[in-house]
Amino acid sequence: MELEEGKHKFIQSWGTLGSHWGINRTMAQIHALLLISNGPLSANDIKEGLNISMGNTNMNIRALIDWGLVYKELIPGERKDFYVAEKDMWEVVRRIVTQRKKKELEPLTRVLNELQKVEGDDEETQEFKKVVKDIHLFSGKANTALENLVRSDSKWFIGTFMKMIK
Amino acid sequence: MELEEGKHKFIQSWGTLGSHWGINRTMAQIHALLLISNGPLSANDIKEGLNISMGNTNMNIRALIDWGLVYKELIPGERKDFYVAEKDMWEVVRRIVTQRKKKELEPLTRVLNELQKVEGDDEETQEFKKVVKDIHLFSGKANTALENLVRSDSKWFIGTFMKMIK
DNA sequence: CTTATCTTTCAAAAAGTTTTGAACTTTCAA
DNA sequence: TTGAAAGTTCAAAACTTTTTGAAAGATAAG
Repeated sequence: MELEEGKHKFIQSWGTLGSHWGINRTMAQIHALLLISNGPLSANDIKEGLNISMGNTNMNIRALIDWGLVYKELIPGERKDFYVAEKDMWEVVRRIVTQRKKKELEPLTRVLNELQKVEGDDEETQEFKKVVKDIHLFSGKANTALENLVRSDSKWFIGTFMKMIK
Repeated sequence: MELEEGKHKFIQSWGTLGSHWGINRTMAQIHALLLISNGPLSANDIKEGLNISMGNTNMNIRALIDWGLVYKELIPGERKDFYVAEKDMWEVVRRIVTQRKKKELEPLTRVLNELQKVEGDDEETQEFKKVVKDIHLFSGKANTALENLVRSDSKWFIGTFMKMIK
């Protein structure tokens, strides 16, 4: 396999994976391109590298910076902005978990909380509250677990995790 | 808050959450409806409960069964099929992890494997291979971790996990 | 200043995904 | 058997998300 073909395949695969992880395809492809480029790329390099419009490039770079998956790097003497990818996969996972926790788990928790307030002491209401409470409890646990995961150090975590579970 | 309003909110929230987890909105709403219904529902009950078409109902019930999130239950003397939700959240998470591992992580691993075959011993190629190898290694670990997670028992896991991490 | 280069914005178009509904198939009680 | 009820399929329509491109906004060198 040629290097160029390999790079292309990598970008495609990373894009596909990303699109299942709340990162849209282009966003993930930009990240992939930066991962395998040697050195920082400008918005224009990215636009040309992926054959996408400038608007699209700009939007998605900003989203990536927002997620903490890409950093802006200023090169002395250069007019343009340059960008580099976060290359530590553990950090990438942490950033994604952090974002998604905030955007998904927290809103759910808020709703479940509210739902405890439904009125009525008939059996149907009690049953409903029970289901909601169960889920609420579970998502509380999930939230704590993920918070710890995000806080923990990668080597330690993976090491311990792997041994413990088994 | 009224019970009906509460149920409605729950279904909406579960639908939103699901759509970020590879389960489409309707699929997740069906699961939610079943979670809070007392007793099994027929396809028609679900259709009416959520105001969706029969086709849509059918497609999504089958997908849910496929994922292992809903079971078919035959009621003696009844012509129709009835359905119940998997209510154990831990099991729900396991099913989802299993599916997504199969559909996302495994294909990625296959590609990364192939990518080790790119030819060339120039620096650029070596650099590329290094990045790919890193990611390959990481996804191998993720895969094992998730596999263990899926295999482990819920109470034990959550208990230990929570104590260990921290 | 002025101008050329780079970045941002956003409405409209394209692409992708989900839903519908009508036709078709299966099932089972009579 | 037969036919009414239940379940399935799939192309087209509705809806959602992403992408484009053109215009406007910044910025820095001359």
